[in-house]
Amino acid sequence: MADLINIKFPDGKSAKIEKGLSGFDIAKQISISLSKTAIAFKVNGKILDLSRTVENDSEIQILTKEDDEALDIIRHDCAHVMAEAVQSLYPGTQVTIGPSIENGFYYDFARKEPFAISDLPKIEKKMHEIINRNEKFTREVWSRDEAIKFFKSKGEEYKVELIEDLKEDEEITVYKQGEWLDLCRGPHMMSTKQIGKGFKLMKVAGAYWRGDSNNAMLTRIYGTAWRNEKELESHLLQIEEAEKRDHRKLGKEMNLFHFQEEAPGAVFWHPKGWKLFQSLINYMRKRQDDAGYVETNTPDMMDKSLWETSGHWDKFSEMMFRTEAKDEKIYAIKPMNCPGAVEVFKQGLKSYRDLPFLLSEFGKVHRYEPSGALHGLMRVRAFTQDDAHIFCTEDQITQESKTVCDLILSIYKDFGFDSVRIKFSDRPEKRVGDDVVWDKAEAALMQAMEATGLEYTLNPGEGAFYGPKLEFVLRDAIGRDWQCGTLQVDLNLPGRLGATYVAEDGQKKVPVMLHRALFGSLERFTGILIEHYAGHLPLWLSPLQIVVATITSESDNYAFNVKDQLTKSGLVTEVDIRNEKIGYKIREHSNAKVPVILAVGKKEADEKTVSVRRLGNQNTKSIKLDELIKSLQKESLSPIN
RNA sequence: GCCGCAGUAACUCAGGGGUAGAGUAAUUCAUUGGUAAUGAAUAAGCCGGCAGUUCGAUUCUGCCCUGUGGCACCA
Repeated sequence: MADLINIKFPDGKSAKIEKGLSGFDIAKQISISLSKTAIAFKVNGKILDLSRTVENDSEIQILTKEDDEALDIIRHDCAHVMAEAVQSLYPGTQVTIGPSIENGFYYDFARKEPFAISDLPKIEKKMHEIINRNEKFTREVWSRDEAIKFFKSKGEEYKVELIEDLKEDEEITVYKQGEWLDLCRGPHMMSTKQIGKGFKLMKVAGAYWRGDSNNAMLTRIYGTAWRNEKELESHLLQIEEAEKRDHRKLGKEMNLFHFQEEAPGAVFWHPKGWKLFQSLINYMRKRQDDAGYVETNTPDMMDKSLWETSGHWDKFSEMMFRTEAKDEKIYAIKPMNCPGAVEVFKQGLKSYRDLPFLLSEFGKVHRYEPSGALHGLMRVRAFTQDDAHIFCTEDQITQESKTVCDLILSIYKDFGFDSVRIKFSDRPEKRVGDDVVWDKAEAALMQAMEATGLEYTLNPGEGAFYGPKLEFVLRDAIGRDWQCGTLQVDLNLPGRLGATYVAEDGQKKVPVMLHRALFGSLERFTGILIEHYAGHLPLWLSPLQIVVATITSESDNYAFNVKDQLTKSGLVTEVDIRNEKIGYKIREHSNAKVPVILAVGKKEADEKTVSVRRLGNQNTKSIKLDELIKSLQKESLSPIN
């Protein structure tokens, strides 16, 4: 009689089973249908292959494709199958690593000739073949020497390096699928067949070995993989949806901005785009004024020596633009506003009674970002920050930080960003200042976080070199995350630049500086808003709010009359009296994302009405002009009114 | 910065060793129409830049610039 062990299922039920049964056996005991859909199982929280056996009392959960954790396994299996496909099609290619990632997987290969997009269909076809062969994934435990010898013989230098770097006591496992095998921790499904057809290879890209730019560049193939073809389809559709929102595309269609060769990474704002930009600044200015900030403006160019004192030259001079004039001084174009802010603070003797001192600046900064990083409005070399520096005492850090958190969340809400995550980044390895001071700063900031009651995640070692920081990540309408705001506790700069205040005891003390930006980069935030709203800006942000389009030229006078009244009421309005059909005008202004289109013809002129058509809405409504003005005026109020 | 891809009319893109083509936009004419494209005609280009190969380069090769997908970076 075999030994029995106790197993417990997630639903609380338990059972006695034979010791040494595999996950698959257990699934089969529960039901045949479960054994058919099972792809892995969890033993005491650890995910294992179904072929693994259970030897002790355990908590067991059978995973099927429906479980999110299973999706990772499907993707990882896909990566293996792709690697086999690639090696069979392109002999001599080395495999390195191939994990599952969000929405899919990738595998990095080392090959003299990088892969091209045109190679992907061929690889995909091969993958289908391998999947249809229904190869069993089998797990084997190898000795370190055996593994090294094997991969060396195959010429897999990268794998050898991986094995050599494994800890002494770590079990070395390989997974086989037919003839092909890979060094892998697992787990995997029972067979390649279970992957099904819900995958697609997406793109090729370069990637550094082990993510280090000093290492060799490998070629990476990305794929996406899902439970079935239907899920794959819907994912592809979602990508298409995101592409439609691309701010670079919409920016052109809406005539907001452009870029050109002569100014890489710098925006040419068109009148409509600039109006939107200004609306954001006006909004932020009001919010900050209300919150007790005073606005300043500091020079765009300052002598290099100031940047040496601040420490920026040392760390970032490579990324700073510089210029010189006749006097042979070297001027740096500011990459940050903080030194300027400190200089303003330093004017006049400050007392502890002046603290906290809230100094804001819409400063335009320039940074020589690496060429490969540039991306539309999202990553540019010249951008405007809604910057502010709060000079305060150490005791005020918590309160001031909390106030900033409250302000930022209230501001994001006004744009429909209700879901905001916060990342707390503490001391990095390379830093300035005593640990005692760091303890204090981190504790104060942490206390502020706790006081807000907001959710946050720890981001260890990611703080600025001068202090810990918070990063505010908002989620847009289609679920993408964008890091925007930041709050940094700076225990370094004020001292370096000689800022002081007179404390209660009459002694001069160095203030703490909180460095914060809420939108972050106005350029970037504009881009995010365009994508978030898919170009359908709310009325208060829309640079052009209304177009009055005539049905026939008979109504031109009435159209101008309507426009005048709308303009007088503070609504930004244009008239379209072109010799075109109304359908044509509607189409054009809809494409340009004009929020309100008013069609006027003989009927409207006679009745003193307009026919209203809202963007994204097929319905039209005929209403009295007065009435419309009242409702649009109300709607176009910015949240600060 | 690194790897790949791309740059052709104002825009979106096709083409390809013998100096260019479509749709949209623009202009002109006709048309005055009821909610996502009225019709016709006209004009429009140093085929990103510089070199090389060639009788001849927009096409092939190299370098550079810019964009783009990733990687790395992001005070």
